[in-house]
Amino acid sequence: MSEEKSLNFLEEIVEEDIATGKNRGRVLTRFPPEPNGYLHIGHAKSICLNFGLALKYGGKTNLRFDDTNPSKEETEYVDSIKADVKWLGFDWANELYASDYFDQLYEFAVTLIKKGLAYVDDSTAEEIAAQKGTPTEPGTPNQYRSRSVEENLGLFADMKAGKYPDGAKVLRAKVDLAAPNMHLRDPLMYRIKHTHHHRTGDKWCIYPMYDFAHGQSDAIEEITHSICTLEFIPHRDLYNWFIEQLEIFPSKQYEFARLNLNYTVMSKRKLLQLVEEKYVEDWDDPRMPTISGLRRRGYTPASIRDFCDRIGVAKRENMIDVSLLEFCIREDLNKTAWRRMAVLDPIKMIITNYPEGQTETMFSENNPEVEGGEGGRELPFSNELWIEREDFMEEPPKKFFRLGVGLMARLKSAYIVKCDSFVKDADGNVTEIYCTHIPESKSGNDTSGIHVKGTIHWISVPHAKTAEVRLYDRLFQVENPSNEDGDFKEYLNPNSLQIIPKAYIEADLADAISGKGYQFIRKGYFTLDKHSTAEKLVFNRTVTLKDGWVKKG
RNA sequence: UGCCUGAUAGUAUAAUGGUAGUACGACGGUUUUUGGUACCGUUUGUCUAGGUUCGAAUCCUGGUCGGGCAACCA
Repeated sequence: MSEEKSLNFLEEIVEEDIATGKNRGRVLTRFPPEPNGYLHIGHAKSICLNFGLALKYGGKTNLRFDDTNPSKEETEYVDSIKADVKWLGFDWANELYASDYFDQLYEFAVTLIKKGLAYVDDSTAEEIAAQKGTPTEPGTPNQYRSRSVEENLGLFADMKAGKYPDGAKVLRAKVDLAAPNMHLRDPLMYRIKHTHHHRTGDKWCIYPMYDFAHGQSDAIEEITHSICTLEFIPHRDLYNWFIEQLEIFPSKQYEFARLNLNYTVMSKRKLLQLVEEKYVEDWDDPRMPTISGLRRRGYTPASIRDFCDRIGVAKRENMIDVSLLEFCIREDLNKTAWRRMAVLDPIKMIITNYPEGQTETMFSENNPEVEGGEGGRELPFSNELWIEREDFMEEPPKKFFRLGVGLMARLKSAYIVKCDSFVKDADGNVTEIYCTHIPESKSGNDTSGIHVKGTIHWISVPHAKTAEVRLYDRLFQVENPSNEDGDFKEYLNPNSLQIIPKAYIEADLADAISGKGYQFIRKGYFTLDKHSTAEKLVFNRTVTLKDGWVKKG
């Protein structure tokens, strides 16, 4: 659209590569999740980046599961990840698995052993850690480092054959025990794990480490731009070292700053904890920052893509305000959501000059943002209406444009009413308010000449249907729960879910379409929950409307 | 007290030696049968100290502050 829009640093790199003829202009990226949890909004940023870059420059993107640690990975996660990427609107060129390359990776390891660049080490994890030294002191070699090629070959074959228990031996790269970059101090390539793998079953009992799988997988697929997050910067030297020694396709790694969103947590470990310890219903709880949670909450793929586009890409740590995410979904839904009325906290209004038992049909358009309103629906009107409790005040302040004794307001798509009186119960709670309507003020046919500033929503009492409505607030009460003292769960917002068991809704909403957003006029955007049934409708509030009204005493 | 990174309004992001701009937020106004939307306006910024230059957010040097790195996790 705007040819002026500046490039982010990754686009600059790609354009530079294309301009210099690198890879003959070919662009192939990959999205490489580990199937050990559900995807979250942070992954969405990576997905939009990888797929978006390829799309923009005529390339392709592989979906590759980084499944090298069988003790944490499950097929359930694979399935959810595929569903989420698809839902976001992206198509991958190939569905691949690091585990597809286990044979090839094994051969790569043998190659390095033969070159004298890898050795089998019998040390314990603790010994190896100690021998690596510290950032300021070099590591010290042990006796295993000088094993012969033949011995290493035999030992590694035995490791693969299952002759040793977990932890007995590892295969290490022989790089540089004095390297200032700790990742180069003879990093582990393979460890023994007698664990069932979700795809390769029990075929393997040795599994490659990330550093000996990721770059090699990239090279096998001939990935041109391997994009990952900042914490992998120290791995880059090792990534390049393996590629160089193995003389395989030189994929290049580039790093960007991961997304941080305030008032939530973004690590899979913490999200898993919230699920397992039942602080939330499941991975797709509408309060979760997961893709599936956002979907159930009512976020659209377009709104998430727009969000990822707006936050930009750079290399500095960042903390994005959730208000931007909310802006994106409001912007989308405002254009697409059909308007409906729903009263969440009801109080009864009786129109004293409207005939009891009479019903009149009003009309209201579906979407005022669209030319023609996208059609509309009929609204039954009667002398008894449910209105929102907060739309009446016993002692209304100045500039209160709703109801109070003596005040007038319009009933959306119906008449202007004037409030005359109200009654309270023994506890002092207002129970009913009495109004008179202005017959000449009927919507679309108003000859009353009366102008009111406020318009309120309503539901005819005898025609009302009911639904359970769930209102969500931020999951945590502090901006960055992970940065606070103590357990992050201490900072959960106890009021993140408010259930309204019985809200009054338009009858029409009984036919609400799953996955579609509705605007409950003046209350926000809502969508059907996955547990909603014909007998018991359940709506989730996606987001409130922006509230420009500042209450003052 | 090692190595690697980074630092531009409240939050993000642009300006690639030549007018510090955009978005979100906040605030104010106009329109409105949603206190929504739309439209208009206001506000706030180059971490610091030097240097190079006609000219520095940008280049150089020192400092300060943030993040990462010593998992048989990815």
